[in-house]
Amino acid sequence: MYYSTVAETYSKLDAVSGRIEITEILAELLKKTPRDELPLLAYLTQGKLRPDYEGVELGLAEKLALRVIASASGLSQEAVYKTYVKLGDVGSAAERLLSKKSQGTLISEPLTLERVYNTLLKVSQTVGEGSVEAKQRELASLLNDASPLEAKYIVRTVTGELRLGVADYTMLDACALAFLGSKGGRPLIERAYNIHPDLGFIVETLAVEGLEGIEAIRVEVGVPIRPMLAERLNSAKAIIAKLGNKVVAAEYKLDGERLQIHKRKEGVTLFSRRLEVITHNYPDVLELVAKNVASGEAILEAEVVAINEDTGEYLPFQELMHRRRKYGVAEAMKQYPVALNFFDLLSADRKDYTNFPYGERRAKLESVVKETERTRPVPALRTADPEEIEKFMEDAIANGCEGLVVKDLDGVYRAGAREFS
DNA sequence: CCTGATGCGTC
DNA sequence: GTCGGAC
DNA sequence: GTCCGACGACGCATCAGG
Repeated sequence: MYYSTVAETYSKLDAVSGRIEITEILAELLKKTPRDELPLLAYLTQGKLRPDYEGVELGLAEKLALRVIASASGLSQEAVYKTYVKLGDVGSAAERLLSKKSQGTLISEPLTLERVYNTLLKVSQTVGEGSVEAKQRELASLLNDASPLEAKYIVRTVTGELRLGVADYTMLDACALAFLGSKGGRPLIERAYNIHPDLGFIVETLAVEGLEGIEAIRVEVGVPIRPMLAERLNSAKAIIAKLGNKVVAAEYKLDGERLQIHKRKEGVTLFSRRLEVITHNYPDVLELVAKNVASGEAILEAEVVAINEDTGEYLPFQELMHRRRKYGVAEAMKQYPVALNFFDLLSADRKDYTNFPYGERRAKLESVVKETERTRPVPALRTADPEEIEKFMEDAIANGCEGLVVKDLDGVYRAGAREFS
């Protein structure tokens, strides 16, 4: 497919703001896209090249894009920068400044979606000495063969400012509309995406195998699940009221990093909140999980917190961040010891727990996680009394926590959604 | 070697 | 993480 | 209520250039 088709659709999307209209326009594009190119389109429209958990990065963003525009247009960097400031985004600057040049390059091969994607993939894979220069050359070659409109959206893709009002769920809606004829299948598709968050894979599966293929997607240890998020509320009363004036579970909210822990025979994998693989950062966590999680295969969630080794006190988030390094991991491990507070269980012994009510997940969690100096199920209180929650909150703060997370005991794990508070 | 610029992740 | 806007 | 985008503080990695 020609990239011009994509760019023209983006341009249409830019002009509208209603969600329904956006979805319809996007669906039209999806229908026109050859099946093997659907993943490419899905990723690029999200400003990505691969799902988050594969960690593919361009290493080229706003500043370098400005330099590329300068070299491609033959203008000075100052001139480009001025246009950028005037128009407000780098993509529009590219569109404006490369338009004069486009006359001469109309004879070149029209850009295809594949070429744009493959070039950006190449940019992402370029490393080492001279790589910054090489990345810029790749992008420049693309812009040289692009129409002004194409240049605009290529640059926006690169700088992560596509801003079409299209994020994951809109794409899923558009897919449902394009391949099923209505948004009716959306809940199933959403569920599939949340337990296998690779948008390209979901879009292609839907197009090729239909809803059947989507329904066959299962929770798999080793494939990250989109995390359920919390919502901020200020009073215990408001929380209780929101959850329906019944018994809820209140848990410590610690000032650390959220880990999704996948334990298998082959070993343990750690995913960050954005589903990046961060296994290598926490060798000590791997050991703690191997020793203290009494299940051969499991997906658990825990907050990892830096601690004072002598007192066991929790340390602020910044201290933990020293652990997020590529080199000197062993030293950092000694210098910044951590503890694990487990707060959810999504799978154990090949059984998917995501559709179980929270109370049952917690019970299983408690049966699986051994309480040690460094590991425990996060402290939790069950009550329907706002005053008790307030008191528990004070305990939490006194124990170095940021506050509480309150959960509906009957709530299932709604991956990717804001649910409890 | 060191420093600054840039990019990108966590919260 | 927070915030506000749009639907 | 949900989704989306814009924003900030902080720490680390990478590379360019002296």
